[in-house]
Amino acid sequence: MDPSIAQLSLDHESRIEHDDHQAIRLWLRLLTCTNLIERHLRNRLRSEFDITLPRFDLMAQLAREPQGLTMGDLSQRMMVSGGNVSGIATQLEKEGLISREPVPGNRRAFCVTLTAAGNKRFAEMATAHEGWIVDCLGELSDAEYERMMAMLKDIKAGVSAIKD
Amino acid sequence: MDPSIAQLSLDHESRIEHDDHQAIRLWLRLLTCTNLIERHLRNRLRSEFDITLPRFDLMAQLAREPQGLTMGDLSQRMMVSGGNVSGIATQLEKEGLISREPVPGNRRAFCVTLTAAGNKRFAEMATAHEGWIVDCLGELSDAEYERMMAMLKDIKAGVSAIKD
DNA sequence: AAGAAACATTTTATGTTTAAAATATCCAAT
DNA sequence: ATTGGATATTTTAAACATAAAATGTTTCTT
Repeated sequence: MDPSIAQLSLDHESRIEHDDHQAIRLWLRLLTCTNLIERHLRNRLRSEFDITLPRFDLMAQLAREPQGLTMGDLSQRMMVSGGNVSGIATQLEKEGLISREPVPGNRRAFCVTLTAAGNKRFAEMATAHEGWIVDCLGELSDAEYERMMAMLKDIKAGVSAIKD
Repeated sequence: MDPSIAQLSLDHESRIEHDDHQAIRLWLRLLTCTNLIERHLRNRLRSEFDITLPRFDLMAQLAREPQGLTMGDLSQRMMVSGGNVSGIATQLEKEGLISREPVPGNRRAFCVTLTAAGNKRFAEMATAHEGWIVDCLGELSDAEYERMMAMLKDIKAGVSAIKD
């Protein structure tokens, strides 16, 4: 067998053909990078704090809205379905990290907030989390950072404009 | 309520605080872009071809290896667990899009290939798929494309070097 | 040849995600 | 007041994902 084969990185990008469109190559590399980082963060959260990424994400949303959010707010901001938020919130509530209080004047909605324990716990996690991301992305220069942010902003705007 | 609130984009980036580290902002924007594109592709595959993204990914790996791949190869290239590949392959086999043949001389392994129907089906999907990605990312100039690829290459190398 | 170790896959148990159906509430117009 | 439509949430069912255990096969070592 050709020994150079063993050198190939085997991931999403292994799907690339020589004559593929630029856009495909960029997409697959983007996907690979995001997956690698996300997997790393997921593993760290699991091993160091025994929490999943979705639960961490939900707490992160609440951490910056001390007055609380409804389930619908959380669904929108986390970009996941309502049913999903419902399940994640049930778990966090069971662990005592969040609370769901009825909203006075709107008996349909719940106001979800971090408990005192949740706040404390999240503060610890957020510090570690930020460090992990800097480990992953911190090598970029300021100029690279700016260029990357600008390009991603354009991409985000473009994709958002596409109608399903 | 402050009407300017309604202007905010509500997604992963809504988690950003003013004083967050550059790397965090970049990570959240990266995540948002990837999620938006992935969701778009998923919806299109579902609505136009009635197939899921994981099944499409498996077929894409096979499409560029006409001689076939083992389950372990697929697991590595798709970056998912073996058990997962097993489930997806079972479904695709049931739909007649792939076949699993024993490997002569290695009774442990199966050689997975696209069937004739699978090849035909995949060719149709791949054309559409490429178009969707160009719709999402095609606006970038050649220079932007090159810069982005280079930066992502660095990021990929850096993250891969981190030990769990 | 026998046993141990490595390998390839499947099975099992658990958990995440989505879309869609079900439940309950709110509001506006009769 | 009552009906009808919109809104908020939960429940359900199906697909997907992982880790770990189980099964069977191959290879290595002695």
